[in-house]
Amino acid sequence: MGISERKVREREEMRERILKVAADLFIREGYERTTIRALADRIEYSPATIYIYFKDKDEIFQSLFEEGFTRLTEVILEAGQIADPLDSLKEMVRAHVKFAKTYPEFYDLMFIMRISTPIFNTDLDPDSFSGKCIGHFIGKIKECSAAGLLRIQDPTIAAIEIWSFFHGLCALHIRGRLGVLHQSETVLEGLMNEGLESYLLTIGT
Amino acid sequence: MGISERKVREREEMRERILKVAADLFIREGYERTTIRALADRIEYSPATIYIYFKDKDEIFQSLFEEGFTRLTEVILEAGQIADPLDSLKEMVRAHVKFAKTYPEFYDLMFIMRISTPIFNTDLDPDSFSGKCIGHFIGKIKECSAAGLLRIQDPTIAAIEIWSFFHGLCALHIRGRLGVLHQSETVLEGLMNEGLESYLLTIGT
DNA sequence: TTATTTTATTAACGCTGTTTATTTACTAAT
DNA sequence: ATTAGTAAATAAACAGCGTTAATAAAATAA
Repeated sequence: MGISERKVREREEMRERILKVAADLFIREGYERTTIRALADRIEYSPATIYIYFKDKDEIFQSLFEEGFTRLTEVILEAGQIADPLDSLKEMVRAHVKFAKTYPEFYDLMFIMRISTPIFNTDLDPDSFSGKCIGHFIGKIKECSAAGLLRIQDPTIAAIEIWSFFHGLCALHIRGRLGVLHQSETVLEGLMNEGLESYLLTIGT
Repeated sequence: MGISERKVREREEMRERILKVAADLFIREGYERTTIRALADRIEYSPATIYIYFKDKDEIFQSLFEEGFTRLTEVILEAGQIADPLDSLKEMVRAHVKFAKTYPEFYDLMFIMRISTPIFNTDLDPDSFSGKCIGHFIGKIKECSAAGLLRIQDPTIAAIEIWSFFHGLCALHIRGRLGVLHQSETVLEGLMNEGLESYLLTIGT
């Protein structure tokens, strides 16, 4: 009897339909401005139906949070395949910044918005979506560190510092605190490359 | 006839009474969780009274935004009095990070929350609260640059990069994305000093 | 065909920021 | 001193929000 299988499938399809519209709304309008009523309107169901598939608005957010890290992990992994560790690390950073520029609202909910659980946790759960993603980054740092390419001893410290620098760039950009950038499209890339050379490289021996 | 003077004074006092409570609520509860009704309760007036003194919730936010920059400007100016340009610049950064740690919600609304007008604008209004503050910072960068202490030619680029790095650190910290930091109180300072030496110093020739 | 479970909806609750109409308190002029 | 005019404070409401309880409809199982 494949009925229950179909039911599970249908339920999953509904969840994904909600998530797809939610992603569109969150990314276009932001978290606060996205309303359950508008979301329900778009999938042509009543607002209450949403709550059959998701506990609350936050659970939808959480799912998108995970999807964001799944996407970021893809490009990070791709960058991780480059043989030279330092080149690979640089490409990871480029992928990170590009991701922030391409999906600013995803980046927002992944790194800027208020949430409960910290990402750079001491016991980073390697199975969580964020944990996996950051794990690859820290792994590459360790690789560079082991190869004697970094000056800072502790790879975690190095990871935080590098991440901080590029997150700062992305965050200020996304929040419009870098008005100068909005003139030219390529300035962010320029700053990034400048940063990669002047910061990352000078860490190297 | 000092009546109209008293009226103006009373109006200003009321505004400040509202702002004082608003600051306390915003800083303790955050922007979204702070309600006009709670604010009105605390000053023992009705919610509608708030709207006699402020156009809307956003205008209260704006006022606090300015107050935050007034406070930050104070400590930045103090750091600016140090004779040696590089030491002075370092102290400015320390003051900035310390400010973020001491008044996380002020820092939040100054640098993280969504607002309309960008800070690092091309035509930075030198009379605005944020403009003055950042002006001092960029001024010091220019001083360092003129003294040949910085490698990056464009002082604005240098300012953005340095600001990005330390903002990234502060922002990740405030948003709880640096779980590892919450163990020890001094780790943020450690990372900051590490950053000052490994980043700021390596920019110098 | 009947009983049971799942799904969707309607209507409401308690909350939000904000506005309108009204009352209260104060100042100015007769 | 009384009246007219102005500013300040309020109660009540509006439209919106996330969320939930009760109810109706549909699909499945017996």
